[in-house]
Amino acid sequence: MGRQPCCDKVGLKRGPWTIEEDHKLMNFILNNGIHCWRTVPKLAGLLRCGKSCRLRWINYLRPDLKRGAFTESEEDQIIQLHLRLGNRWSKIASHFPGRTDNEIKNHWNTKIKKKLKLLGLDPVTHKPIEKTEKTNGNSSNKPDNDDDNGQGTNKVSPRKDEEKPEEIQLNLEETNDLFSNYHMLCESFDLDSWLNQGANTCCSSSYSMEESNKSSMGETNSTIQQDSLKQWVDSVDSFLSWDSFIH
DNA sequence: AAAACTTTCAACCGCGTCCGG
DNA sequence: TCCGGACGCGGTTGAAAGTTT
Repeated sequence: MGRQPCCDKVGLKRGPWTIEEDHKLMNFILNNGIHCWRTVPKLAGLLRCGKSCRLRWINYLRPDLKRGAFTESEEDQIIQLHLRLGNRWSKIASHFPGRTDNEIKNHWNTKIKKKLKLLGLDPVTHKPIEKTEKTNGNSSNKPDNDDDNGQGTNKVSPRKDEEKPEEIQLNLEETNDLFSNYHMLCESFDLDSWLNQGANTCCSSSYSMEESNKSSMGETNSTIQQDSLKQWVDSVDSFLSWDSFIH
């Protein structure tokens, strides 16, 4: 009774993309645009499902992607947006030009969550974590009962803190500072105006086909746009090569 | 030097939503 | 109004890279 799978998986390739596949997909999209993801792999000569192609394009091949680490201010903005929007990563990503929802989600799960916990804040509610350690006398002030730590790795994470109580002291002092800084930031940050500003200037990770076609494909067929696309294709080769090297 | 462990992030999966017939 | 196909989103996984012991 369940849904049909998005595609017939028999004979379809999975896993990391190769440089040839990237080139095929990129060339196809640049030449034809995207009208239906389901047909893209067939027409592009790829043994992938449409979903996989879409994901690869959005998260890796899109021309407007910004690469590199998140800045402090980006992190702060993510925290603010998460406070308002929750785990709506695509909404959050729409305020960061060139960032994908997947990227932001990953960054949240691997870095920001920990940061907030260090600040004594619940990453879900952004409120101070109940100081149960005071009341329940469960002396081990394990900062993170690391419920999650993603892959349920709470098995070993507290090891260092437990072994080095003097470091806990330092961390707690730092945490207090960070905590007050965080609240100052929250109070001073004008999210609404920032959101409005962002909404005008940013593009979302859910890069729409029309947008894609207009901006990347040059709906006007202007030669200028074609040239800049060529330049982009050339420039993107460098990281594709690098990518294949990694793979 | 090597094994054990942790972190990162690309990719997958399944569900919800949208939209056309 | 209902149904089915396609897209988009968020959660999760797992391999590779990095770090510690």
